[in-house]
Order: sequence, then C-alpha cells, then structure tokens
Amino acid sequence: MPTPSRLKKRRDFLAASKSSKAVTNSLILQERRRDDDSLLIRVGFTASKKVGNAVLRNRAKRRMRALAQEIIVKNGKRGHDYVLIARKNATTESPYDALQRDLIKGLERLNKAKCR
RNA sequence: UCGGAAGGCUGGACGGUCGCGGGCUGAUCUUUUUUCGGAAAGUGAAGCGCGAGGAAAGUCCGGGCUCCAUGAAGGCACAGUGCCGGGUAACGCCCGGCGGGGGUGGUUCGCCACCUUCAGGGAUAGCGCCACAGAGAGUAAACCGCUUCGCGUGCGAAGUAAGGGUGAAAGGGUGCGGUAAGAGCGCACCGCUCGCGCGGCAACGCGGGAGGCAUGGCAAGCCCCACUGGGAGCAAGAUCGAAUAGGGGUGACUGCAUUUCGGUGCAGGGCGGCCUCCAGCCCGUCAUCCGGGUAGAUCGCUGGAAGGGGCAGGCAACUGUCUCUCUAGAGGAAUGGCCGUCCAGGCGCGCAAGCGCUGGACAGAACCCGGCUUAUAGGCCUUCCGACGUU
RNA sequence: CGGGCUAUAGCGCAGUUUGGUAGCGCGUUCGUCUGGGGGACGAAAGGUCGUAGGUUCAAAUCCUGCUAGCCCGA
Repeated sequence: MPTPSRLKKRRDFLAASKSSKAVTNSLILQERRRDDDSLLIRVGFTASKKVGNAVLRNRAKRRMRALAQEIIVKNGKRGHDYVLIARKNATTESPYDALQRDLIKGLERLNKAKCR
C-alpha cells in the first residue's frame, strides 16, 4: 500500500479547486485527475484562519492527515490529486468515525458525478 | 441529611500502537584534509529520556533583562494611587487592624458576638452644579398657617422655622421648660466641631471640658493635600553574513616612447549582417580585497524573586535555614490520531447485588517572573446561615 | 508587542464635553388629494442607548470590568 505523497504547490491546489468538489458536514473534498503517466495519489490539506487559531488549525490538519492515511490510500483512485479542506468547528470537533464516513461518502459522490 | 452564601484545593489514571518537536548517544553514507593512525564538516538508521496551564487568555498593574536618553538636586506639567500598620524586588496585590453600611443571634436594653460589604484623604482653601416642583436649593429663606398690633373686618405691618405643602434633599434630632406665638432661647440625652488627659506605632478608642453649633449634598465635576512614576520593548539587543545592485582600494587586461628599472608620459576601447572614411551611440572589462547592509544563520532562550519536604519565627500575609529535584524551548510555530482496562458523572433496566449504553469543563506556551480580571464540567475540604430528623 | 476608535429605532447618524425632555433624515403603517399608480400633504407606530456592576436623588452621558467590530505603529 503506497503512502500518498503530499501536495504542496499552490498551482496544484488551484487546479484541484477548479475540478470536482464534494461538500460534507465535517469537511470539503476536491478531486482532480492528473493527465500524466504517474500512478501516484497525492493529497493536500487546507485549514484557513476561519477554522480558528494555530492550535485548532493544526489539530484539523493532523486529523485530516490521519484520515488520508487510513482511507484515501484504500479508496482513492490512482493518478489523482485530492485536497481536504477543514470546515469551521466541524473538522476539529466531530467524532472521528463521522469524519471517516464523510470522507468515504465524499469519495463515492465524486465517483458518481464522474460516471454520469 | 438536604439547600444557599463565601473562601481554599484539584483540573481523570494506567498501558499499547502509529506519528510530531527538542536533547543525548550515534550506525551508514558523502565531501574536504592527512604525518595514512585519523581529523573536520554534513547526512542522520536506531536507542534512551523529556515535551502546555490554572488560567498558557485579556494585556489591566508591578518587576527582572536589553537598548536609548540623562551632571546632581529641586520645581512645573501630565498620569496614577488614596483609612492605618505590616508583607514584598515591587504593585493599584496580599495579610492584619480601625471606622461606616447591611444581616443573624444573644441581651441586664447600656450593648455584645459572629458573618458579610465598602474607589474609606479633604466639602470652615476656592470655583462650580443641584433639573421639575417649591415661598425658599444655601451667607440666612415667610406660600399657607400661628401670634401681636392697626383699622377700612379682610386687608396691612411686625414677629415666628412648631405645623402644612413641594421636593431626592428644607438650614442638627428627641423630650422638658419657656413664650403673645415660637425658636439652641434655656436645660438633659444623642449627634457635630474644637481643645485637654489616658491607652494605642497608627487609623482610632475611652473619659472629661468648651462652643448652641446658619457646618445640606456632589470631589467615579474642576480642584487641594500626601505619595509614586525617564522612554521603549525579545520584532529589545548582540555576533556572523550569501546572491544581486551600489560605494571604495589594488593589480592585470593593449601598444608605443622614455627610464635613475621604482615608474612616468602618450595613444583610449567597443558597437552596426562586407570594407573604408565621416558622423553617432555606449562606457571600461576581469581578478582580488575592504566597508555598510538585505535574505538567512547563531546567540539572547530558559537554573529561576523555581518547586517538594523538614525545622524555626510570625495571629496571618510571609520570612529564615537545611536538604532533595531539574521540569517544554518552537520559529507560521511540536505536545496529536486510534485501541484496551479502570475512575468520577449521566441515562435505562432491576427489589437488590449488579448489568448495558454513553462519556470528560474552560481552553494551547512563544523572553521570564509576582499579581489582578475573565472563562471553567465534575470532585474534595473549611466557615456561616436556613430547613428537616434524632439524642 | 504597543496605541486608538466605535456600539443609540429596520438603515445612516446627532445627543455624551457641562448628568434631569432620547431626537433628525430615509424607510414602515394609516388617512387625504387621483379613475388607478407614482408623487405630495397630514398623522401614527417603532429604541433593554452592546453587556454586568458601581457613584449619584437621578446615568445614553461619570467610573470600573467584560463582549463584538474596526483602524494605526513596530
């Protein structure tokens, strides 16, 4: 099981924000198919100042990182970029299994949208 | 036992696993250097150990520390503090006491005890304000009333602050005497002011005397008095210091002439789709060194008015002494996710033992301390008050 | 880290200095003028003065603590 590499460049975040998006209670998920030969899954995280102070932002990022490690590795599609965006109060306060459900649901929703 | 008020303490425990930030040890690999033993710089597998708070918050006060300014002392301005004493490095903080207000209980009705609360200097240093109502809101006041006198018999004059009325507040209060009616006009008690004596470091208390006392309230209005305060803040400040573009120095880059071999003087060089001339344009290039300074790096940076325990002093705050411990140090910023067992708490079932489910307040260090304020689930302790029950 | 400002009716503001009546414009509602609309005129309703205390006889105003928002400087 390959660990997803981290998305760091602003260019990649902007590209992801222009493609498909799924909003759930606890977080926002963006997905983009990269048109290159690589099979890598890449994941990025966003926690803006709206989420709270530095401590809350970091907690949101840590929880999202844990989610990505657990779920996107299993359910994500090869050759795609994913961006997880923290939502105010929800990402830091929701129970962990709710976050898991939301992320799975978001992935399914993106798949359906693409099949149509 | 329950409820309320005030104060103090605490702020879930143990383990596993995957991660994160520092520290120590340090495999491996890379580069440089070498007297071939090694050394230095980097990389950093792995191991060991450490890793948020009582408020880390608000930034409301006080300090340490650093830089800047500054002869000393005093004054002015501005700001702050404000019963007295103590504690402290210091404070607007803390402790104790005094005085006033409120509550409860007791009482020999004189007071006493306990709890609680107070921004608690000065209103005879001065200025100012006190709406509306009211006659009058402060250097003395007459609207109604009361009393006396006068006559024109319902008006005038004089006296009067006892009563009415207005108001938040009406020029000490109650009683007796006194009087034409009244009034500190006189007296007693209470209150106030000013001396005296005693006690207390003091705030103040007690006793006794004098003054009839025109001294209302507001200083969180101006102000007066006493005391305190230089300014800025770790992005303080210190050291090192790249690339690029400026500044300065030296040498070379060409040729020729001259020379006392150190130099000196003269000629400049480059550019345009081929050459020459004229005109025009651009100005040195390279190497090396120096200095300021940016990014960046390092230090400041965590051992301190530190914490635990014993003893001693003190009513207490706190202090002294002995001993033990070392306990975050990042730089957009680490301290988290998951799982298991248990402990408070909540819900449901059950006569009960118990079982099942749920589930952890406020909140996250950024130079460091002492306080204050604000947020805070649950638990523990102390004091006071109330209710019920038992003896 | 340091300093400052604001909060008043649905909206925008005055009143705070020097404490006693909360007001202005737009908007809302009702009525009149008009055949109707627009417009004009007249009238009315509407405010815990951000919050919690304190000083005072009396607080939007004075003092203190909080809350929210905004703006500067390093």
